[in-house]
Amino acid sequence: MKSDNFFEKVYWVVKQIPFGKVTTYGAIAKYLSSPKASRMVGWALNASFKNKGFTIPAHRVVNRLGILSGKKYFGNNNTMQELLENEGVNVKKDKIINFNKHFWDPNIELI
DNA sequence: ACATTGACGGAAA
DNA sequence: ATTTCCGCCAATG
Repeated sequence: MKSDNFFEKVYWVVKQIPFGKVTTYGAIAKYLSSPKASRMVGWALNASFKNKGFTIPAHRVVNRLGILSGKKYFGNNNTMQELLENEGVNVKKDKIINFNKHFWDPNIELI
């Protein structure tokens, strides 16, 4: 079953991120019991992007510094930032302001 | 089938 | 404190 795939789990978690909140690749990886597979998380998102029909809020996932590391994958170089600011998340120079305030940790919020 | 790469992150030097 | 290295797992060359 595909729902057991690493990717599927990633997609599921990302979909749980509430409006106006953000999380990190590492946090998701950790939640999936593979704390060191953070690279795979972003990679999974990239794969999901090709596959339209899978609309997941990938813009709510940033690296641990709150930097929009994957903004280039959103077509235009400022699409990701606009999406975030549209949700009340302030971004300055590709970095989220008050990152801690917007941070949503699946390890805590999800059981 | 083997090597390299990637939206990362933590440990080691 | 800063820089470098390694692991994670799947895909691509």
